Order: sequence, then C-alpha cells, then structure tokens
Amino acid sequence: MNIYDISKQSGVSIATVSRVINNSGYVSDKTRKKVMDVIEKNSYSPNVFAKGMSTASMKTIGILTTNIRDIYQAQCVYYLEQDLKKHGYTAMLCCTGDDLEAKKKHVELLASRKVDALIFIGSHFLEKNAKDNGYLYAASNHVPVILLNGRLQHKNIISILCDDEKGTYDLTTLCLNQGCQTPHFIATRDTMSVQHKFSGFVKACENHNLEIHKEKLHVFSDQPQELGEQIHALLQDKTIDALICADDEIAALVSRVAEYNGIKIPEQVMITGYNNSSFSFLASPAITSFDNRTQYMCSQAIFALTQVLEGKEFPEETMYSGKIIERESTNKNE
Amino acid sequence: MNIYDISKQSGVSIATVSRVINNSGYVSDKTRKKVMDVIEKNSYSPNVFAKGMSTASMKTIGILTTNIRDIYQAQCVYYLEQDLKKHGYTAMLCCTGDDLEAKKKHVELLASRKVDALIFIGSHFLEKNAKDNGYLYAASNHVPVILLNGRLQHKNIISILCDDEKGTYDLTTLCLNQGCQTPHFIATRDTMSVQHKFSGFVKACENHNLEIHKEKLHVFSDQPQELGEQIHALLQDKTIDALICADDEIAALVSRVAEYNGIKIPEQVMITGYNNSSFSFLASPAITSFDNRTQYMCSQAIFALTQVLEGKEFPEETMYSGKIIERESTNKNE
DNA sequence: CTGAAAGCGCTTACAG
DNA sequence: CTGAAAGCGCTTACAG
Repeated sequence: MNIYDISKQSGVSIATVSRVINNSGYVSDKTRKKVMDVIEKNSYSPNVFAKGMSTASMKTIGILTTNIRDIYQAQCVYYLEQDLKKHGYTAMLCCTGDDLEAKKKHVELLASRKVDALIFIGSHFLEKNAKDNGYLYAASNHVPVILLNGRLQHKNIISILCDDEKGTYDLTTLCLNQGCQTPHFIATRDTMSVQHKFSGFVKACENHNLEIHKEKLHVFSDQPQELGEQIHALLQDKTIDALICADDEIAALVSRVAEYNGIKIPEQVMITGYNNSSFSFLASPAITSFDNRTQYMCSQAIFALTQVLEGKEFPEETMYSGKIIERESTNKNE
Repeated sequence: MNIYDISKQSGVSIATVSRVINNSGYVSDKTRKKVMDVIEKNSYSPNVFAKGMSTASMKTIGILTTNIRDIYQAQCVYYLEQDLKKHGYTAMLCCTGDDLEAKKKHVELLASRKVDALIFIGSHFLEKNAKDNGYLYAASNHVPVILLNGRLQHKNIISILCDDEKGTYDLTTLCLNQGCQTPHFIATRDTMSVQHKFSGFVKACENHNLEIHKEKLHVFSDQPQELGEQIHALLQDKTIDALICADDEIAALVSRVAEYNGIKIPEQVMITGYNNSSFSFLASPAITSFDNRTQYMCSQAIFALTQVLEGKEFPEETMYSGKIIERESTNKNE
C-alpha cells in the first residue's frame, strides 16, 4: 500500500494525498475527509525511506552514551527518549565506550545514518584535553549538537548542564562544617566534569583554610575489582575523614570497603556521592548525594532541539542549580 | 556528493559504482580501484534513505525495553548494541513502560520506521495473561522477533532465555539447606518470568516438604517508596527466615529495610537477589544472586538475528543454565 | 484548492 | 565485466 493506491482509491492526485498526510498546503475539508477515510480504512502509513529521501530527514536523533550500564547515563537516555517521542522523533542509540577513536567512529556512523541531530550524554565525551574535543566541533558542522552535562562554546552546539562545581562545593562544605579536616576526592575518569567537581572541592577547602594539593584528587580505575583495591589502599590513610566521590556508585563501593575495614561511617569517615541514584539510598548507611536535575536537563535538551530544528534561536547554554540530598553518610547525629 | 558524481569522476556508470560499493556482481579489479579511489578521495558515503528505499532495509533493529533505568535491562541493551554494530546494524531504542497499550503503540512506531527486526527485552513484555501477548504474534507477522528472557512459540519468533525456574529453585534450596523453614518470595510485577521463578521457589519448598501457599508470593509496588513500606510491613512477620527476591534491586531494598528494623542478615533472615548486578555486591551485606548469562543471551540473540535475516533457519528456543553467586546474605558461617 | 511532473539517490534485472 | 533504464514512494515548486 503506497501513496498511489491511496490516490486511486480516493480519486485525487498523489500530491493531494501527500498534502493531507502532512497537513501542508490547502486541502478542502471535503477532500481531506475523503482521503483520510481511505487512509484509515487501509491503516496506511507512509514509507519512511521515501519520505526521508525527499525531505532529507527521518525524524531520528542520535543519542551517544559512553556506557548505558551506568545508571546515570541510562537515566538520561530514559528521559531523553520519553521527550523525544512526544515530538515525533525516534532515538538511535550508540554506546561508544571511553576510547576517543571509537567515539569518533560512532559519530561518523550516526552521521551516515543521517540523523537530524546528536545528543551527547556529555560529561564523558568532554576530554580534559581541549584539542581532543575537535570531533564534537566537526560533528556540529553537519548537524545540531546537544551536550548534556557538558559545556563547549561553538556554533550549533547547545550545552545543558548543572552546576557541578557548586554541587561539589556544597557537598564538601557540608562535611567541613561538621568538623572534617582532611577530605579527599575520588573519581574514575579524568573528564572535564571531574575537573569542575574537583575545583568545587578545592574552593570549599580553601574557604575553610585547608591546604589542598593535587594529591587529594584520586583518579582510580573504573573496573569494580581494581577500584575496590585502590579504595582499600587509600583507606589505610587514617587521616582521611571525608571522601567526596564523583558519583554514587563509587561512593557505594567506598562504603562497602570502609565497612570491610571496620571504618565507621560517618563517625570516622564521611562519604558523599553524586547524581542521587538508587545506589545512594540503597547503600548502608544511605549516602548523601547531589540531585543534579537530570530530568530538567533532559527536557530542556529536547526542547532546545526542537527549537533549533525549527530554525529558531536558542541560548547557547542552560545551567541549572542542583540540590544536596542529605543522608546518614554525612550525619553524625543520627 | 552522490553516486552520479562518483560515476562521472571515475568514468564508469552508476551501476558499476553501486557494485563496487556493495561488493556485488562482477567488477574488474582495475575498475574497482578506480572507483574506490574517487570514493575515498571524496569520503563519500551512500545516502541511506535512497538505499533503504531500494532495498527496503536500513539495517536498523528496534530494541524495546520497558524501562532502561532498570540496571538489568540497561545491561541487555549494552550487550545487544555492542553485537549489533559488529554486524553493521544500528539500534533504535524504545522505552515503553509497563502499560500494554503503550507497548503496542511502540511496536507500531518501530514498524512504521521499517526496522529489520524487533528485540524485546523480554520478561517484562510477556504478560501472565496469554491473550495479552497477541501484539507480539502480530509483530512477528511483519518482521522477525527476538524475545530475550522470555518464551513464546510462534513462527518468526525466537526465544533466548535462561532457566529462571531452575535459578530460583537453586537459590531457594540454598537457603533451605541451611535450615530456613519459612521462605517468602517477593516480586514487583506479575510477569511470566516471575511466574517461572515462583514455580522454582515452590518446587524447592516441596522438595523440602514445606507447605507452600500462594500467600508466600508477594507482588509489591515498583515504586521504591511504596515498595519499602510493603517490605517493612512484611518484615513484621517474624516467622519469615528467607526472602527470595525477583531481582537484586528488590533484594537491596529488603536488606536496607531489614537493617532499619534491626533484623540481622543472614542470621535472622536470608536474602537472595537475581541478575548478579552491582546492587548485589554493593549491598551490605553483599547479596547472593544469580548470574543469568546476560551476555551469552545477548550475543546469541544477535547471532540468531543475523541468521534469520539471511533467511537461514534457527532453533526456536535457546535456553542457558545460569549459576548461583554466593555471598554473605545467605552464609551464616562467614 | 488541485494535479502533472520533476526530483531525491540508490539497486537490480536485463541486454550486451 | 559494464551500462542504460526502470523502479522504489515520497515531496514540492509550478501551473492552473
């Protein structure tokens, strides 16, 4: 069943059928009804390939995530997909991994699939080394790019993010205000986002007149096994009294290892996570975390997208403030 | 840049260019080289829409998940996507939610996108009520269907699964062998898969001459808050000495609530999870779980897909055996 | 408000 | 081994 069949059965030209389908141009109500009836009777739906060929769009958006198994990235994909379909778009998903070459390959792959835009679940795509982000600029020359949780200034790139520096500043301050003297910071990858978080960490310390060296930033392995061992080694340093973690999963593991070492939380060491995911409240003790407004960011991302795809202008950057969710891991009085 | 440009620049017809691109038909080495050079010089890649239009395929597979935020489903998507791209396919992702009507809508959506096949991250798509699965049969009339973690007998449907009945049987038996007398089973949705698990639970009990009533199967809310309260209420029943949970996340929450109630694990109540996800080993105490071979299932799913799409025959059903991962939550001697 | 016709960029029998 | 040509199913100026 194609547009010619509909045309024949309803006794109008294919041009008119097309107009009815797309609600474009003028069609008399009478003709419209006639055509609609035939379309519905046959439950006809237009061939997307042919449509794509004439309009050069298939209403498809590429979503890139480094690792969909990461509960936070999965959450982003969930919200993005939800809003995407409200606007008639479908999501094409790519899990790239952390390797830069692989990321480039995936961008090319999606480009060859002629997606209408690209959304990067961002913090993992922004390397610390600025020149490694060239492929993002390149991508934005062909198609609008949305950076979720990351920031890059360039034509055709829109950044939607939460103030991670402030977030970590607040989390660190929370610990310091309760008497912690030697906080350390743990991450598993040295991304831009981690840099921002670390910078918030440093500012909070400076604000409390604590000396801060780079040695208090630990970039550990992202393999659970190895990560566990590195945390174990770190915890031998009994001066540490707070561990600010770049995400909840790290924090949950820290909590486990601390328990294994007989270290009391929060009495001996305070722990904070990030993202306010299930890991934070399923851990024992529950972990203080930071709600970085995932859902808002995702909605905004899709809204930005629709605007840009309609040729409208949209602010280069949207930054949300997040909020601390206090739990047992930083509360000595509970 | 299109096939005509390449044709002109290399001095051959578009038919030949097409043959070179697709490695189809006969092309002399000399001609092939000439064409390839031009293609590479221009870094030309064929228009997927036009290709799709002539071949009626865009090498795209629809993956349906009820909830990508579920760590287990996310894991499946990860492995599926990984294998899919090895075979030149791209993944279109839909998160349907649990509502039956919404599921149907998403199947139609993907059908209208002309995906080459559908993969259902299964257990959540198979309703207990057989007649509610009609839409899956319907889908399989248009396009090959792969059911991951679920079983349905029908032409053009291939089921890949792990023996969940056996899995739950083993987990339950593990507890019973250590002296548990009153195990209960907790799930958050009454799917086919839950039915199988419950049936394994029942068999293990019968095998230990324990009476089993339907009242020992609890189908609770899937909202964490409410679920927590229901678990809390259940734990007031002090006769319960083992809780077999349908997945790790439930188990982790049970563990939290038990701790809150001063119930010792495993001494007073043993707990088992399912899927062997991060939740199981990040919980405290670590939770005994069941490795249901996600990665094997996913690889097999994609292998099956490629076979079927090449018109080859493939076994209707593949069933893997899983394995117990013992941890502290069922080990009184540690 | 409606239709005829060109165009989008491929693939693939068919003929040579 | 290669090319001319039909066909895939839409959209959209253009003319009326």
